[in-house]
Amino acid sequence: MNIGEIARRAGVSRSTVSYALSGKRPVSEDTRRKIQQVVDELGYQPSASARALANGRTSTIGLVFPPAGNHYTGMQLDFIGSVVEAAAAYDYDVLLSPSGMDSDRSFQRLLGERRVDGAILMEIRLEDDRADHLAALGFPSVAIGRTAHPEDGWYVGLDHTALAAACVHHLADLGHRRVAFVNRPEQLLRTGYESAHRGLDGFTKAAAERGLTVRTYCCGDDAAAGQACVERILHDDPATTALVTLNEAALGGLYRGLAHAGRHVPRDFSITGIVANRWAETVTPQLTAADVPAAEMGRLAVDLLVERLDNSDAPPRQHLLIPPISLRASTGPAGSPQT
Amino acid sequence: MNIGEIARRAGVSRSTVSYALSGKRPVSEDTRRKIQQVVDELGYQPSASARALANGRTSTIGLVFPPAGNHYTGMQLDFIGSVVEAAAAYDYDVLLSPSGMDSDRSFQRLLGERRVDGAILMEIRLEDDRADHLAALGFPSVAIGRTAHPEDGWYVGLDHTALAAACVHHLADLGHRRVAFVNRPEQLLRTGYESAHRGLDGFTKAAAERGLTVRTYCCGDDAAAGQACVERILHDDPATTALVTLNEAALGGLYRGLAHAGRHVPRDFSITGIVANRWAETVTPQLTAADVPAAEMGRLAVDLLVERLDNSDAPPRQHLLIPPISLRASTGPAGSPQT
DNA sequence: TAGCTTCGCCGAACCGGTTCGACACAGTCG
DNA sequence: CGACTGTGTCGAACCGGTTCGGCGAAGCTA
Repeated sequence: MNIGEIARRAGVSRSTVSYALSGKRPVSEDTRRKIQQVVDELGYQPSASARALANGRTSTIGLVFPPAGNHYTGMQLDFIGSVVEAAAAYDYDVLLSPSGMDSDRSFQRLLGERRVDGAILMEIRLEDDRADHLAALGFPSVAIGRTAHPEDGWYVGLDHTALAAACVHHLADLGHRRVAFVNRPEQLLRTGYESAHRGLDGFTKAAAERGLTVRTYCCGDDAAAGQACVERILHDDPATTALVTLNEAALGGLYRGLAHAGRHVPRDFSITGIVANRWAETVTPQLTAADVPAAEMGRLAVDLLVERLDNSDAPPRQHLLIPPISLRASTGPAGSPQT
Repeated sequence: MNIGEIARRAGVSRSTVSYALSGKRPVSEDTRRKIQQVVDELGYQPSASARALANGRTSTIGLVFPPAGNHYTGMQLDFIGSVVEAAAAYDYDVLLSPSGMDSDRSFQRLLGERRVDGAILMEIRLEDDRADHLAALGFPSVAIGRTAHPEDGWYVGLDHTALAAACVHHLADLGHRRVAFVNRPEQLLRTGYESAHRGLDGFTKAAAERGLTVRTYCCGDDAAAGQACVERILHDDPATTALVTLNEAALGGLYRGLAHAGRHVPRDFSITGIVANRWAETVTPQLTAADVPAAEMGRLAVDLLVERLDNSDAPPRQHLLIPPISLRASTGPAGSPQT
């Protein structure tokens, strides 16, 4: 069931079969039909390994995301799904590689063993050794997220700074004066996780601009941590009337914490943030939030990567998205401050 | 940077380099050191394609899951994550293939082009042409889920029948007499989706056994559908006091629907089901449910597949899991029936 | 010192494709 | 009728590894 077998049965040479199938050189109509018939009869499909070896391309892209442990969030799922789907449309397969760092064995395999033609990096950090490494190698890659010096790279990112600022302005416009920020876990912040940093940054600056009193918190990626975080917020400053979060996994816990504290959303307390809309619509009342267009971002990342693969010296391209805030039901005017 | 280059620099033949690195034949300590030194110097890693071609194994396993459109659920994410991680531990990469059917191009590529050594199938249907096809080919694969005739196959599954029955018994023990079942979308039921069928089956039988009055519903995989579904349930039979669901994506909507209808959980209404614990803990009150051990299932599937790959004529093995119901806060004794 | 084993290495073939140069044959033109 | 172009096919080399058979040198026995 290899190309030699086909050639023999069709009474031609191996190269003729190859050309007949690829169309890279003309082949007479008669032989082409004969070959096609044999191929159909035997259900022949050329071996991906052999083809990859011969023409130096695997038709596979790597999707690099950090290993579990830190739970996966819904956003990541949407990225994965849309990347796989978009890649399939270009006839690329997707190889998953769980690695947080440059030095990961999994990452080394992807590159060193040339298993993939290009890579998409998720969960970007401001200083990201994976991205730096790939850039230094000139290896075709696209980041989902922006590093600290993004100008020269290929990426599709979310403007977390602007988005967090928009959330602050939304709350300030509603009259809120004391606002908390619920970030991702501290460990992510320490390692320089992009969205956590830029989100915090945008929040802090916008809050200063509007003269708000703020407190910022890190919060584990689960409901229990969210609930605990709200307790801390209300303990630290009971007069807090709103919060901004980009921690979707904690969202349910934040709501529960507010409910336990007797704060009604949105009457007594407003909550907003940056969250995949799947989650925003799951909670009650539904979350007013900047919806992360994860599916679109995954698709764009693949588009960019394919463009880069097709044209290896194309200049870097980027997509920086700023989705609007979807007004739902979790924010309202600030009432009279409580004690 | 290929093996010939290494050989030249080390002053030996290509085969010697190969043997030095693989250890499949003894090599003198001196030459081995010399080779290792050159390898380290140049950071040489053998090409995966070439190696795959030569020894007929790709060191890659395929993870086959249905294309998006139907939103991904949290469970699927956990499967993917744990499969990737477990595979990495065995030095296997994971190739994602979005295909619902046997005839998918993506599925054909995986098999026909021999991109993977084995496959793990998610989202199994009772009559699953993918599973049948693989079985007929003798292609090493493990299903996450059970087909209608599972005896002869490799799988790791959840006993949805027993689990749904356990939920019913739990509710019946609490005195509930009128109970609804909220299934996955109708389209999945029609295509023979395993968990939807077996769950429904277990629910129906157990309810009959306990003499309960039941209604069963299909519900879209999102919060809005969940909310609408609760409205329908309470409209069809306002005396309903409990529901069982295995639709995690609708869960938030179910809660919202109940809240809008003025039913307090668990005082007026009990809710339970089969759900990944990440979701069970997100809602308020936290869901009493049979927790889907998705991460464990993914790991087990990889274990099974690797075992099958290492020993191609091993007899089929299976894992059928029946996790216990985790008592949380969403169920309680039936109160006096409402009008 | 001839004869035998053992050890370490080499050359060649192979995996299954792709691609380049060449060649046979037919058709056109001078 | 010979030279010229163009079409269709073939053989061989190559991609980068693995693996098998064999061979030379060293070590041992007789």
